[in-house]
Amino acid sequence: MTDDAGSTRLDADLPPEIAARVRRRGAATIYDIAELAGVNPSTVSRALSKPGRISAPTEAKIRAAAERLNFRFNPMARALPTGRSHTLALVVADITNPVVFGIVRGAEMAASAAGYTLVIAESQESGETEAEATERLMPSVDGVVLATTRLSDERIVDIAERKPVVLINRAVEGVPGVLPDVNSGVDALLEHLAGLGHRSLVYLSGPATSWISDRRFARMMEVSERLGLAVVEVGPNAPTIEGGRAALRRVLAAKPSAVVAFNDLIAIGVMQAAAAQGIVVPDELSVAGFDDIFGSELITPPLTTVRAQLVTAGERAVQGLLATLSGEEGPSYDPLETTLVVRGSTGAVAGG
Amino acid sequence: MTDDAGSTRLDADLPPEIAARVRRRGAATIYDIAELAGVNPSTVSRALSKPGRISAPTEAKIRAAAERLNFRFNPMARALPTGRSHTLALVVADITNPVVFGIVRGAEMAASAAGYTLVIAESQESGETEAEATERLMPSVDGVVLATTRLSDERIVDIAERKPVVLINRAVEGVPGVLPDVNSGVDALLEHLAGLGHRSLVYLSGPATSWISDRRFARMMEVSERLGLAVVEVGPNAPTIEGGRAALRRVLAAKPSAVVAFNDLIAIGVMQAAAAQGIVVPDELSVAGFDDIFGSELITPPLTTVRAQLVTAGERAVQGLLATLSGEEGPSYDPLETTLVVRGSTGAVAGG
DNA sequence: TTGTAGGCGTTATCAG
DNA sequence: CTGATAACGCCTACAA
Repeated sequence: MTDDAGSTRLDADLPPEIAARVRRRGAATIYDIAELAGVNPSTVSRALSKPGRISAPTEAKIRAAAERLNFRFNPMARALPTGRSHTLALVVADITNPVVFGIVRGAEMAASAAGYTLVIAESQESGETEAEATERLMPSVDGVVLATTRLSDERIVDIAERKPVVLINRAVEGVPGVLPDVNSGVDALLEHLAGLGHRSLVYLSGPATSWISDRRFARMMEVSERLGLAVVEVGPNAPTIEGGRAALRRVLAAKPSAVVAFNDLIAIGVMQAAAAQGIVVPDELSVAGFDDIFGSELITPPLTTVRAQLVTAGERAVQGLLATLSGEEGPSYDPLETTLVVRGSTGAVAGG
Repeated sequence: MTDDAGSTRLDADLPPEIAARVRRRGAATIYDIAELAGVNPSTVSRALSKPGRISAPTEAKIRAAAERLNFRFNPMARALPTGRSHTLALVVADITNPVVFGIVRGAEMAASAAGYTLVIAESQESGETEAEATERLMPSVDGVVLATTRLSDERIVDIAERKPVVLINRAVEGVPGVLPDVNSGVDALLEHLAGLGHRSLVYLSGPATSWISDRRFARMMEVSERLGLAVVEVGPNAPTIEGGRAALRRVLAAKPSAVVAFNDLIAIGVMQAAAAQGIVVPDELSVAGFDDIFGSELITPPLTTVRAQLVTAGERAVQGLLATLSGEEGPSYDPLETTLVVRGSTGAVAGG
C-alpha cells in the first residue's frame, strides 16, 4: 500500500553503486537490472520483452529487480534497433472542430489500450500545412491516421508507401479507409425531407478538397430524381459556422424550401444567419446537417442531422493500423452505420 | 517546381551503393551524406545540427548532399545521446470536453511552431488513469503540461522533480502554472447578478479534485458579503451536462434566484433540466457558467458566462516548458485576464 | 536457457 | 576546422 503505481522513490537498501547510477540518470536501465539480478543484460531484455522465453526462476528474479528499480523501457532506445516507436500519428484538419473530438477520443483510447502513444497534428484546413506536419511526424511514428485529410490522392499514396496509413472519411485506391455509410444516411434524410413535402433543396458543400462532401452530393443527385427533388449545390464552403453564415445569401437566391449542409457547423451558421434575417426555421426554411456534433441539440430549434459514429471511426482506424503493423494484411472495413436524427430544424414545407 | 516539399523520390544519378542503401532502409543517414560529400559523419552531424561551427564550403557541400538524399534526422536516434525527444505531453481530463479544445489548439500551435511534437493523453476524469498515462509518457517526453489535472499536489511535485511541468488551472507550490484571473471574473459575475437584484445564489461546484472550482467558490464567499449575497455550495458535480442535469433537484431545494455553475457544461445541464420542468430561464431562475465554450451561445437562452483565454493558456504553458528546457529559469505568469460575457440566461430577479 | 558481440543513427569528447 | 571513437539503451543473431 505504500507503493502506489508510478512512485519514483527507490528501494532503500539497494547496492549503493546501482542506486547512485540510477539516480544520476533519472531512470534505471536493463544493465542495472542485470547487475541487481546477477544476469546478463540481454537476458533481462528477453525476460521483459518476450515473457515465457526464459526460465521461470530467472524471469522472476528479473521482474523483482525491475520492480525494485521502478524500471521502464526507454522508448527511444528501443525504437532505434527495432525501427518501431510505438507511436501513431493522427492528422486532423482542425482540432477545435467538434467533428474531430470523437475521432480523437476513439483513436486515443484504442492506441493507449494497445500501449501505443498517439500524437496529434493539426493542418488548420491547409493541405500545405498538413503535408508539412505529416512529413515532420513520419520519421517518428509507426503509422498514420489521416482524418478528414485535404491531401491529394497522389500525396496520400506517397505517404502510404512509406508507412501504414488508414484514412477516415476518404477513399483512395489501395489505401485502407474507414467510411460512413454515406448512402443510407443521405437516403434517409432526403426521404424525410421529401415526406415533409419539400421539392427544392440546396446542398451546401464543404471544402473543395473534401472527398466526403462530393460523395454526399453525388448520392443526393442519385436519389433526388426518384423522390422528385430538385437539388442545387452551393459551395464550396468553409466547414465552419462562419462558412454557413456567409452562405445564406446564395442559398436564398436558389429559393429552396430546405437546405442540407455538409456538416452541422455549416447548418448552424445558416440557421443563425436566417434567424438574424427573421427567417423562421423550420417554418420558412428547413435545415439539416451531418455528424451530430456537440451543440446540435443545444441550438434552437435543435438540428436535424445524420449522425456518424465518430468514436468508432477513430477506434477502427488505429486498430487497422495496429493490425497492419502486426503483420495482418490490408484491413478492410464495412462502412459505418449512419443514423438520421430528426429534430426541430426540419418541418413541413410552408403552404405545401 | 518538380520537387515539392516532402517528396520522397531520390535523385537519379547517385552513387548506386548509396542509393541502394538508402532505399533499403527507407531513409538516409548522416553516413550516407558523409560518403556523398566526402567527409566524416561527425562533421555532417555538426554541420546540420549547429550551423556556423564549420567551414562554409564544407557546410555547403554537406547541405547539398543532404538535400539530394532528402535527409531527415532520425528523432529517436537523436534522442538517445541527448536525452531530448523534442516531444511534449499534454494531459487533459477529457478530450471531448469543449473546455480543452482551446487549450489543445494553443498548445499544439506553440509546440509545432518550435518544432516540437505534442502528444495528448486523456485521463477520463480519473486520477488513477491520469497518473498512469502520465507515467507511461514520461520517458518519451521532455516536459509535461498538466491541464485540469486531478492529481494530488504530492504527485504533481513528484512528476515535476523529474521533468519540467507547467500546470493549467492549478496552483502548486514550486510548480509553474498558468492561471486565469479568478477574482476579476467572479467579481464581475457576482456584481452583475447583484445588480439584477439577486440575493440568494447557489454555486454548483465541479469535481472534488478541481482546484479551480474551490478557488471560485472561495472568491464568491469573499465578495458575497459586500454585495449582500447569500451563497450556498451544491456539489461536487461531474463537470458535464449530465452533472448539471442531475444537480437541479438540489439546486431547487436551496431556493436561489440564480445559480452559478463551475463550468458551462454544468450550466447547460441545469438549464435543460429546468426547461424540462417548465422553469423559465432567466425569468424564474438565472444561470451562469464559466469558460464560454462552444455551444454556450447556441443554447436558448444563450448562456451568460465568464470567458477564459483557453488558447492563450495552452500557448503559454508550452512556451513556459520550452523556456525551461532551454535553460531559462522558473517562468512565472501573470494571471490571464477573464471577461464576463452577459447573454440571455441571466436576468432581473422575479418580483424583485 | 543464457551469455557474447555487434549494430541501430546521432552526439560528444578528444585528438590532430 | 575536422576526423576518430566512445557512448546512449536496447535488440538480436550467434555461440556456448
